[in-house]
Amino acid sequence: MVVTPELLGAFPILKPLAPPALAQLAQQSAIRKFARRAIILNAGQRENHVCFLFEGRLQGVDFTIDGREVGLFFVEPGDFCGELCLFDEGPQPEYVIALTAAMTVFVPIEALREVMLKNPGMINVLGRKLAARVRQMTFQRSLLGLPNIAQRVCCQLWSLIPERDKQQQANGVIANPPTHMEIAIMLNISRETVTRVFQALQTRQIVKRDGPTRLLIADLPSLKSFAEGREEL
Amino acid sequence: MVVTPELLGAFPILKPLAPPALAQLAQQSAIRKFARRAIILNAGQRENHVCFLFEGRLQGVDFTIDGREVGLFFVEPGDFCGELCLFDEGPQPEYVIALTAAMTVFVPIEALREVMLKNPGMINVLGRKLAARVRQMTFQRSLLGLPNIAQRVCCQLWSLIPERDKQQQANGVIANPPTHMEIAIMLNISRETVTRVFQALQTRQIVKRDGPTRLLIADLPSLKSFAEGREEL
DNA sequence: GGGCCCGCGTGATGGTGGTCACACGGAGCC
DNA sequence: GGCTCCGTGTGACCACCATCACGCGGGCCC
Repeated sequence: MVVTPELLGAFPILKPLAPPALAQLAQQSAIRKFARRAIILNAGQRENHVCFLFEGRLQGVDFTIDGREVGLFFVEPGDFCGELCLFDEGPQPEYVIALTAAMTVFVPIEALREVMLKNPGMINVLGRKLAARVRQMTFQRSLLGLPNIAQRVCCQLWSLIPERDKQQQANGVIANPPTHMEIAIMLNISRETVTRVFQALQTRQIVKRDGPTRLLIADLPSLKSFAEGREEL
Repeated sequence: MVVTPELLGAFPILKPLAPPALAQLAQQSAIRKFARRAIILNAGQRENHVCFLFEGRLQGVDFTIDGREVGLFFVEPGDFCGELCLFDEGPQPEYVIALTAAMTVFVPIEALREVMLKNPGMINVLGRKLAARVRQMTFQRSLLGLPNIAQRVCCQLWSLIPERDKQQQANGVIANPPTHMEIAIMLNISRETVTRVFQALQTRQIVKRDGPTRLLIADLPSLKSFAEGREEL
């Protein structure tokens, strides 16, 4: 399918580019659709595309030596992944899989590199992205240090709430919340334990399911209090 | 104390710079010495220096909400840390502390940024450094997913062995090995458990202390086999 | 030398969460 | 409708490791 410059321009990182640059990129890019559970980027091998997510939800995952799944991060529409190979010649460090059916645009790295060299602003943006990733990973790592597992889950939940909701006193909404399993592998705990924590939070009326695609945080202050360890479940 | 251009030139990342650029940097830099356990970079605040390590050994650490220490990475002489603030305006994400008495050179970020803009090669090197860090963090995260703790320790040990030693059939050496505590916080386990694993490895003649500053890996294949989970302790 | 701190070694104990096993309901599909 | 798959819910059990407590020895400083 044909990728239009307008499509690429919809991504915040590419928006500042001049129309000709966009057109050049668009010409070399391709739309790719993935089914749920499909592997989008492979770990260990040199990937030569950056994947821009248009629709759906992705997760970066890795595997331990003994085959256990490890969750690393989520990718939301408008964001991209696989950008590490823009910076060096190393292999893709982690897998990226589709949590839902997904529509993506694959842009070859050589093309992106070229555009990058001509647009210092883009180097800047990419640098920021990498820096943000390091921060996010550092935060996630610190979560794993928490001995109290319920607290870990609450922290993770808290980090999934949109910023604008956190200002409010009462309600927050997490759209398309991760499954218990997806949370479990991010936090190094078992799926059952996540379920039990959610049960506890629901009986306390702190969270509530609102259909299959929305998780309602009915009591933000309480959740925060559990996340910060001031209370225990 | 005065920082000479030669001193800065000793760092691989700065080596390619032209002498005038080096001189300019040197002029604005300062040597700082730290005692063991001293805090070199503070988390949460905007640091405006990049720290180049000349002598000694540093560790990046973070803390969980409940005050537990979390180990992130080590810094060896010739390397640097605190470079994240070159890419964005965010705060330093983690603490960096001195594991041993350390000699460092502090270079102001504005000066480095200026040099960076004039030397595309340096952006490249910094990008690689960040990418390497993401890879390292991903690896470290995957370690934490291992349910078998002895395996975790063996993997970490393995990753501390210099590459050139790994080629050999028999011996490896880890110079200035981390203390049990330092390993423990990197792997999310207790200091006692690390000690017990080391005991097991020593009675099996797989590792051996060689004075306080050297750890001898007497049986590399066995260590690898434990690291990969083919055998259990 | 004496004292102190730090890193290491080691046993006992108890809590906790992983694991296993199974059940249930909804979605999608033929 | 009947089937399967998937996400979730739940109980029982037990291994494992964190925790606590204490001891030991080496290095360092006064």
